[in-house]
Parts: sequence; structure tokens; C-alpha cells
Amino acid sequence: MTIYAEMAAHLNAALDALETSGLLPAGLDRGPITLEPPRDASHGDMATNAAMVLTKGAGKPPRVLAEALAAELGALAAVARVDIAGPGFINLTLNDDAWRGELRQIQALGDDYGRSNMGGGMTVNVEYVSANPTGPMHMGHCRGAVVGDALAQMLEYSGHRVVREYYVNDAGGQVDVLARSVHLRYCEALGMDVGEIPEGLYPGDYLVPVGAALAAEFGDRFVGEGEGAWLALFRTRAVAAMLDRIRADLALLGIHHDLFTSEAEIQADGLPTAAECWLRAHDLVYDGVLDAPKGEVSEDWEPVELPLFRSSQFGDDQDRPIKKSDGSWTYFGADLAYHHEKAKRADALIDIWGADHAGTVKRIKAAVAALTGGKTRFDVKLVQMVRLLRDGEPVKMSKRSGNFVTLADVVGEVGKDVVRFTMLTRKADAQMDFDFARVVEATKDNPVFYVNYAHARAASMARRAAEAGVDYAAGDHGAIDLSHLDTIDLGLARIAATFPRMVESAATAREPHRIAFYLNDLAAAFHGWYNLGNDDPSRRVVQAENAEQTMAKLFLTSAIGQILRNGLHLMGVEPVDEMR
RNA sequence: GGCCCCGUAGCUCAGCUGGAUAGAGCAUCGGAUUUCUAAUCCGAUGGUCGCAGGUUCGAACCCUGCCGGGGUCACCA
Repeated sequence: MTIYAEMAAHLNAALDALETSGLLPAGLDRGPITLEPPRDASHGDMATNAAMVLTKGAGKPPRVLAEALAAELGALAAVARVDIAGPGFINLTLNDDAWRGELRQIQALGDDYGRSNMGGGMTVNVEYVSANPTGPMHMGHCRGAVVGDALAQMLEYSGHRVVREYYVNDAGGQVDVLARSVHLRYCEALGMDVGEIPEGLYPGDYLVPVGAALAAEFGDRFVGEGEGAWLALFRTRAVAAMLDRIRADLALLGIHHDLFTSEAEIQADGLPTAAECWLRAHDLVYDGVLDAPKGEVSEDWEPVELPLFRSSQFGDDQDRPIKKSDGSWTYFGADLAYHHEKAKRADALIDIWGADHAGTVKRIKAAVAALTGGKTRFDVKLVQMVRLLRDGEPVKMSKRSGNFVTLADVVGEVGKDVVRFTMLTRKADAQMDFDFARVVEATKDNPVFYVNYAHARAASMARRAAEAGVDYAAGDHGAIDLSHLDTIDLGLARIAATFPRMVESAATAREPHRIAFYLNDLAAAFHGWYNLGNDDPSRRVVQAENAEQTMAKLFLTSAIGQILRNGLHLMGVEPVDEMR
């Protein structure tokens, strides 16, 4: 058990004791009680608000409760001192041995230090990327991809069963456009002069090989034929080719989905129809006419009766159509059926969307709440825009010419790990800049570098020690005497020990960026600790003439390296052992 | 105009779902290099948490109303 979990259990036992003694009534809600490191380290190692939170239910002043609790907690072996401060905080200071023990705990648990069963095996479906299968991945998709993947990783680590899902929008008009664009490339591959790609079709070169493959397979059978002869076939082939391409692009980032769900199949299976039936039966879908658009009225707008979902009952501006006037499903109509389907096979749903879809959050949340009876937690995580810069100047992008910055280009230029880490250095709902020059800078204001450097430094110290004749790897780690680590050294253990609770809170809040910030803090503490040896040689890690102390310091160093690795792993970033 | 996100030090941003004296990096100023890789570290300066109310033991965080920046307002996807 990690030390925070252990102390939380002690706190609970202390509260039980207070109930037994009659000071606390039984059955008070302990949910709001926290046990966390105080902001100000001079207040001790851990602080609890228990006395203040329970004062109302107990009908006793916080001071009285605090004193009783302090008496219980002060009796624990791990606790060096207890203080009651401010309006009723109970501050605990643990003795050094407790922190030495936690270091052993880190070493013993290794890659699993920080892993928990918080989720209790609950199944969480994370849908992310879901880019239209009409071309390669570009930078606009990148942030959501990384955030979704890190989130999935975190949830798994916290005891959830995670399904990583990609929703393939292969049923709309855009895939017909794709098929026509491919047909043109197909004709081109057969030697026809197709000239400029017409406005409204996808102009990108990436469709050239798709057309060529179809030409090789089918010869000139579909030249000069009407769409009826080839559209469906070309659509299927083109989508498959684009998905292969997308999978390959995602693989460059180390991202692999468990499940690709086809919108066309959702529709073919009749799921939207079933959902519509159910919603009509509950008076949440009705036939009605939309209001005219506000602002300038377009000339081809005319009132038409459509099946509408009552999203305005859930705070949306207006009710939303689930079918078009030609009888086909709108994106929303299919999407709500898709979410209903997902909710049947998961306990909680998470969607990662680009901020440009913010306007559609209310309707889908409303639909999911209605279809699941509000029983399924459903979070839509909006990921804000990324501005691409090069040396501070915005990178020009022209979508019209098909000349966008692809994900493959970016990963090729700066590397997978830099992209992944950088995308997590801002909380998802804040806009961010991605500057090609800055993300590869080897300075401390670049957290990618800074954290990696800390890990490399940890690894290099073991190498240095071996050169000096102290072989850490070959030593008996259980026999290392940690009394050589003093309070200053153990300051690192204090920070390291907060890793498990940080992971849990980040998973609960669905905020993977917290990992990146935590690692940056830990790296800073570690670099600072290392540099103490520059002013005071007796604080150096590697001291050939003092093998015992060196082993103890390496034990600490290696524990910090372990935490850095565990955190980087959650972010999908490879730790490096050496800086070059 | 409606909705969504943001507004915290000169700049870029954190702030652990309401806790104690609001924190980092950059920039500025002052220190530490015959290095356990100084690609680093230590110290100082710097804040009316956009504004005004409200909720309570306690608010940067929750509620209301304004102000400013961005996004979005299709039978598209």
C-alpha cells in the first residue's frame, strides 16, 4: 500500500474510534474529507480538513474534533508530530523512516507504483480522433488524438477497462465526394488528361495511388460510365484506403484503436430507426418545422417538416433534425444511435472532440441522457485549437489546395515523443501554440527536454557510479542502508509519493495534462537536488570512498527515475537513458 | 444576438473538482562552472486572480450580471 492510501486508512480508523467513543455520530458522510500535501511545506507532510468538514454533522466546533483526531493520529508510528492550525486543519509530519519505507515501496512496485483499482473494473469507452476518412491525418487532428490516447492509458492504469474507439464517418456526402475524386484519379491512371481537379473535389495527391490501384484491378471498365456503375464500389475502396492511411499515421504516434465502428453499418443495422421509435414513444422526437436561420436569410431556405429531437428542453438553442428532407439520417440522427449503442457496452463514455464542434455538445448529451435514462456518465472533452508556428511566425495553411500540414510531416520533423509530450503541456480547454523551433529546444523552458534530461541524468548516475567502482545494478538493494538519506534527500520521496494520487485525480477529472505538469515539477526538484552536490561535494551522489552512502543515494535516484518512467509511459513517451 | 471555452506576475501558463501567506518557466537583476553531462542550479524583483455583486467557517475555483479575446451558430460532417 502506498503511503497516502495507508494514512487515509489510518484516518478512517481514527474517525471510527471517535464514533465509538461517541464524539462523532455514526454515518456521517466522509466523502468531502481529504488528506493531501499542504501547499506550504512548512505545514507538514499531509493535512486533513476532516474536523472542519464534520463540524456541522457532529454539532461540535472543529477545534474539539481536531484535538480528538490529533490524539488518535499522533499515536501512529509513522507520525512524528501533529499540529492543529488555522480554522481546524490537522497537519501531520511523518518521520523519516516512513519516507524511506515509501522509497522501498516505489522500488518494489516498479512500473506498478501509481497503478490502482480506482475504477473497479468499470468499462470506459473513449472515442477519439474519428477524423473523416477522406484524407491523411493533419495537425488539426493531432491534439485530440494524443489527449484521448493518454486519457485511455491513464484510465486503464487506474483500474478501468478501456475501449479505444474510432467512429468512421463513412455515410455522409463527403465520402461520395471522395469516391468521385478517386474516380478522377482512376481515369488519370489510365492515361486520360483530367486537367485541374475541379472545385469541390479533393485535390490531394494522396488519392493518386488509390486511383492507380483501381485502374490496375478493373482496367477501363468504369471510364465513361455513370456514377451508378461505380460510386458504391469506389466509395468502399476509397474509405478502406483512407483508413489504412489513417491507421498508419496514428501508428506514427503510437496510437492504436481497439475498435473502428462504421456509421454506414450503424445505419444498415437499423439502429437510428430503433432510437427514433423509442424517442417518439417518449415524446422526445416529433415532426416539426425549424425556425428560419437568424441573421441573413439565405435565398434557398424554406420551411420543411422534419423529425426533430427536443434538445431545446435540455438547454439547446433549438430542436435538432435527425433526418433530412430526403429521408436520410442527419449526422446527429446516426450519432445518437451510435452513442446509445456504445452506452450498452460500457459503463461510462468519453468523447474527445475538436472545439469547433462545441455547438453540438448539448444535443448529444441530451440524447444520451434520454436514451440511457441518465445512468451512463458521458463526458465530452473539447480540445481547443493548436496554432502552428515556426520561430514565432504562423505556418501558412491552405486547406483548399489540399496543402495542409500533415501529422506524418510533423512527427517526421520533431519526433513522436516531442509531439505527444507537447500536446499535453496545456490543459485541453485552453488554446495552445505549437512552435516547431521551440518544441525541440534543449532548454529548461521546454518540458519535453527537461523531463527527459532528468530521467537521463538518473540513468547516467548509475553508470558513473559503476565507473567509480560502485555497481548499483549488481548490489543487494534490500540490504541498502537508507539511513544515509537525510531529510533533504527525502524531500524527493515526498514529491514522488504524490504520484499515485495525482494519477487518480487526473483520471477522475479526465485531465491528462496534469501528468506533464507533475513530471516537470518532479524533474525540477530532482535537478535541484542533484545540483546541491556542486556547492557541497559531500552531497554528491557518487562518492567512490563512501560506497554505502552512494548506494543509498542511487536507490533514491533510481526511485525517482522509476516515477519519471511511469509518468512518461502514461503519456506514451519513451524515456531516454542518455542525452545526445 | 444565442451558446461554448478562455481571462491569474511584463510574456507563456499551472493551481490537485471550496482550504491556510495564489505558484512555475521566460524576461530583468545578482550569484554558482578545473561538472557526479552547468543542456543545470541558487537568490531577488514582480499579482486588486478582467469588473461588480452573491452563496459560507473559507472563493482564483460555485451562482448572477457586465467587460475583453477566441470558437461556433446547416437538413454539413
